[in-house]
Amino acid sequence: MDHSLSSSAAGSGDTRERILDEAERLVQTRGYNGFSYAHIAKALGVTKASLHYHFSNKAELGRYLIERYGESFEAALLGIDESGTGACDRLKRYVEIYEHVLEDDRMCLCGMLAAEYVTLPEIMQKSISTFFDLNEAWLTKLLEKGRAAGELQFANDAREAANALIGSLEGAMLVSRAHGGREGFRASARLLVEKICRAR
Amino acid sequence: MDHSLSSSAAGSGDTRERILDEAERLVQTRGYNGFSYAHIAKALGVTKASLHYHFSNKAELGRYLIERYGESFEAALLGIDESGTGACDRLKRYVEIYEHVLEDDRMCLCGMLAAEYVTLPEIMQKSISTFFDLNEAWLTKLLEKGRAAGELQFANDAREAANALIGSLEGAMLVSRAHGGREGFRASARLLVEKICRAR
DNA sequence: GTCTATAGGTGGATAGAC
DNA sequence: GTCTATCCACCTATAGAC
Repeated sequence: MDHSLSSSAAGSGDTRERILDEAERLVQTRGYNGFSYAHIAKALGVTKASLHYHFSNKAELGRYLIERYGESFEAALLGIDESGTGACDRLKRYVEIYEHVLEDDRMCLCGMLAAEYVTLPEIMQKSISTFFDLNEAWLTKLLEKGRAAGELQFANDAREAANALIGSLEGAMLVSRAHGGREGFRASARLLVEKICRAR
Repeated sequence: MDHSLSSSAAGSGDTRERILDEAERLVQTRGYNGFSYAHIAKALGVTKASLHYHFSNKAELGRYLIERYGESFEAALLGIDESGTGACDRLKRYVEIYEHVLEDDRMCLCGMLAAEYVTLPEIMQKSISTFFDLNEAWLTKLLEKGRAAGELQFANDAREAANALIGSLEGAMLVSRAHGGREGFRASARLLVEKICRAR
């Protein structure tokens, strides 16, 4: 099963999207410094030179990757917003986004890139920051509304709680790669949600 | 100020240790796939060939790096054990280990390597797992004793709580590189500790 | 132990034919 | 759009002089 957030060309003919799909998978599993045009070319059955027609250099490819990932993530958040359920259920759905990424044996794209941050082109660094800004804003709002409704509980500042949760989820994904696996992630995620959700 | 866990050759003449110190710094900031023998050679004012006399290949260097880091981490944990303070204070000291690493603009060595895990030589992968095993065991014991003494509180299984905390700290470090900085880490760390420590 | 020199491979990127 | 052919920089690693 495909758990990627943004793959959109499962078998379709759009080469550009197929490149993005494969590059995304490679970055999420191996990191930006751990993949090359040769990896993509081999997987797609084309030459390296062809890739440069679609993305003239690696930094540009990287930037599109982050933007597409961010847009898909944002779409998933809007989907939660429109679901009309309670704050606790929405929080669980937020955590499930991360869980689905991990089930595909992938790290969060921007979590992976955060590790490599200082080695990345400036243009990519800015896009990564934007991704975390988006998550922080959405989650802060959810936490505030949830607390006002008496459904969620957490200490003081909602923005700080949001950032702590984002970091905790990213870290649970990160560590699970080397220790604990998917089940380790799920156990950590469950504990994190339980602390915030009052409903039992 | 030097906040590294294991640097031991500040100005001393031991080339082997100087190589390890610089390689450690490079991996913690740039990742294993983001540094080369050339980086180390330039920083130390020697040639790449000289490095191969001390570490015949990069994987071997990587393995020693992890083992040395693990030993230093273990020493820091033993230092906490011998301090004779309460469980809550010990937990805060554990968190401070991470904080000191970050103050040197570094990511946890093994957190960084966890991101690159699938690209690493087998011999390094095993050593990374051992590092997390060590942390899990130490922290689990602390949590169990702390709860028995009425100082700490957390849900159910101490081992799961330990792993969730390790992941949360690693993730807070990770995300802080791209979003929030050191202050972001400190805020998250404070929230994590407050949830577990009953003492106020 | 450290050096010079170099091998053999892979990295990202380009020119120009089709 | 995709190809072949090629460039040059950088990579890990080795041989052998000093």
